[in-house]
Amino acid sequence: MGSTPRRGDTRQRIQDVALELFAAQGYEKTSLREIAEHLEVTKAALYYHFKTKEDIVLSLFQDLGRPLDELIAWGEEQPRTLETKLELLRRYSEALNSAEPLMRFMQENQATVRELSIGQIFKKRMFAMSALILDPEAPLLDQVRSVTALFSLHARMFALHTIEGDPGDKRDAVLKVALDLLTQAHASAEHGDA
Amino acid sequence: MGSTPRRGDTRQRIQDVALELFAAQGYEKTSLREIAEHLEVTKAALYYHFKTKEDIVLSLFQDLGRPLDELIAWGEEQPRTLETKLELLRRYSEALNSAEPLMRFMQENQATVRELSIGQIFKKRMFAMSALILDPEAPLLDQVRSVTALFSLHARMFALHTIEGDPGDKRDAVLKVALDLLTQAHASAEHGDA
Amino acid sequence: MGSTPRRGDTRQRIQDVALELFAAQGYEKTSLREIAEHLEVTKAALYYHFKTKEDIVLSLFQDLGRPLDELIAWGEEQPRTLETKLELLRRYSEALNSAEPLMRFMQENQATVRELSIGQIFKKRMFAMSALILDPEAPLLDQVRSVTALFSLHARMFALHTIEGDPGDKRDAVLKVALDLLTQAHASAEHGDA
Amino acid sequence: MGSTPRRGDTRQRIQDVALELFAAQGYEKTSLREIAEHLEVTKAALYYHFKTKEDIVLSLFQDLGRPLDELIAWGEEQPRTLETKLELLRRYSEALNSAEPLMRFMQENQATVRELSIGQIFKKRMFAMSALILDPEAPLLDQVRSVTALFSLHARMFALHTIEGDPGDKRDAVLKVALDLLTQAHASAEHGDA
DNA sequence: GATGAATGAGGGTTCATTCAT
DNA sequence: TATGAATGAACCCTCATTCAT
Repeated sequence: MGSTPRRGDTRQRIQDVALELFAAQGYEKTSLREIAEHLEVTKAALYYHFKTKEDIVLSLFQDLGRPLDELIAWGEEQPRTLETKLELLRRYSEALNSAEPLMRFMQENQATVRELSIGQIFKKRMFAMSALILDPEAPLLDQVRSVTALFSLHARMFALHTIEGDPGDKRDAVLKVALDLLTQAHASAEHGDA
Repeated sequence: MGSTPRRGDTRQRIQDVALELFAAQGYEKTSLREIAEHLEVTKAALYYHFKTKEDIVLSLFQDLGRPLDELIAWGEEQPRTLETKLELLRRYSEALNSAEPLMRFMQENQATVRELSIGQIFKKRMFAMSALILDPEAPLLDQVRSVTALFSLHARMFALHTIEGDPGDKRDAVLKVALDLLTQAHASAEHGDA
Repeated sequence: MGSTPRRGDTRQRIQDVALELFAAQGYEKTSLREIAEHLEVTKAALYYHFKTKEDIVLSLFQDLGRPLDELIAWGEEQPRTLETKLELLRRYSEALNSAEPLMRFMQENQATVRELSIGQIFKKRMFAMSALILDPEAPLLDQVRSVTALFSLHARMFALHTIEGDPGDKRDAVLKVALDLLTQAHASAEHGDA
Repeated sequence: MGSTPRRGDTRQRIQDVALELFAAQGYEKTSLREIAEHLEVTKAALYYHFKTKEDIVLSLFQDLGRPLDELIAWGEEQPRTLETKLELLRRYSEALNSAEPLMRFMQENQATVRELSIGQIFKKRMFAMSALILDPEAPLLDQVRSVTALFSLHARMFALHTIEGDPGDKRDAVLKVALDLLTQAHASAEHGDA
């Protein structure tokens, strides 16, 4: 107990350290050697738990990204009303809380991730999310508003250091801005004014 | 002419190919060998023109990023009015047109770039831009609106594939959304309603 | 057995080959590729056993130089009499026998070694040896005699090819010359004649 | 004049800088780029004056080593008396004064120099010097004394930092030790005592 | 469940050298 | 007298991966 070697949880520990390092230094810059050293294990040990380096990322994505998948699944069963969309944003913001390190990693390593197998999966997920928010019939401006609403939620991960304030408050503010944007998109669409 | 060896423009050609490949595959995944092969020169030739791989990125940043620096310089001499800020957004959107490949590269390789010498420079630039748009006295919500306005302009580089439509139109729409956000930020601040 | 892959002794074998090549061709001229080829392993294998090229030298120095360190340690515990000093020379000469390839390497690559981390260590060791032999209060001439005594032992590695004769005999002769020098240094110092 | 580009003496300046750097860092560690930069010329300029890097060393050796060659030539015409040999040592010590940087370079880069074309030349010169000092018929011990006398003069370049004192005084002391050694070698030889 | 030892491929970088101008 | 531009070879080193134990 304490700092003695835990057994059985090595896989989990690898994921933790890997995500931490991937997020901090990037995927390419983080070598398996480094991960192994942080864990005080051998590189070869990693290969007992994961087939490849890419496999680690994949596992992270599957484990930590589940909430988002569930959110999408939920969204697809709801009626396409404004209220649903607003709720989607609320839940998305919520989901980002726990998935933030993963999402930050995906954001900051887009170029790399794109070449990995998860690249496609991630892209599909984002398309699915967009599709739930978006009305392809709506005026372009409103579509842009919707997409902006969605992605402004991501902004909190890299663009909000500029502003002082309690992180929780900032999160709430970002969400409010996003909700407003979406509401605007809907309102103007309904009244037909571009 | 044509594919015969041009003289004198090698440095430029290196920059072009490098940016293209960096943007397409990421910085780490792009080897100097690859760049050299695209140019039909030796790796060593690259080193005649640039001290290191990182130096290539730096040069790109300095050469292609100048319009943004000039914009910031301009902004710092203007009065801090709403109109100035709106004009900043307009010009920023304009500047992004030519700097887009570079900016896309910076966005998609954040984790890598952060470790490079330009990391700091880029960060400073973004802070400077933010500072021009932001009123640190304003309510949090309005500050968030302002930052979102700024960064939503970036969104066009990665988040707008979801939407169909003419790229020029989309750009205009994004700009309009950004201008609206900034105007809202200002309006509510003035009337004191958070 | 024979030329079949031995296991467990690779580290040792690397050291052997490395010292051999370093001594024969110099440190800089000896590439890791060359060492690896002599051992019929990959360059990368070397890096499993040693962190850097420099590290190989360091290990050689630590492993093979130990007798000299022990000699110094011994010397530092003895009374500073002439007899101690003479015994030091005798033991030093003895120690040089096994450490000769290493010492030759150090001698012949001084310029290089000086830039390496062992440079300092080596220098310190030589200073320590000198300090044991030397009496800083003695007349300059006697100090020079003492230092010459010490370093003349080294001369056998590079200056004695000129003379014909059995290596063992030459070694003994060199030692006798050194002992004489030191005795002179002491004698004249005691009688006060410079 | 002053620090403006001198013309005509570039060859000389290359030699100066090269020797300085070779002596300070070693032959292999000193690149032509570095030499060129110190001179504020291009690498290619060096090739106008010298055919290869090795050629620079060769020229240094020929230009700065002449006094030693002349000394040997002088020695070969003298009778093989003790007095001649003592005078040889005196003149050798003198000659070392101006040739010291070169000699230090040769000493500290033996491993490298041995592979260069001057390696042979240098070796021959040392053999020639030895031959003038040595009596191959003498007892081994006396031969060793003679060689030690000669090489102890070199010791001042690397082994005398240990001792405090005015460099000139140390030089004189070293010479005296060498002369003593040679005289001893002769005396004992004459009296037949080994 | 993990290690020790090794590999093959490739990385960025530096070097001495060349040659047209 | 020199330079600008380039080359080919080699360098040290790191990586993800494998496999027998």
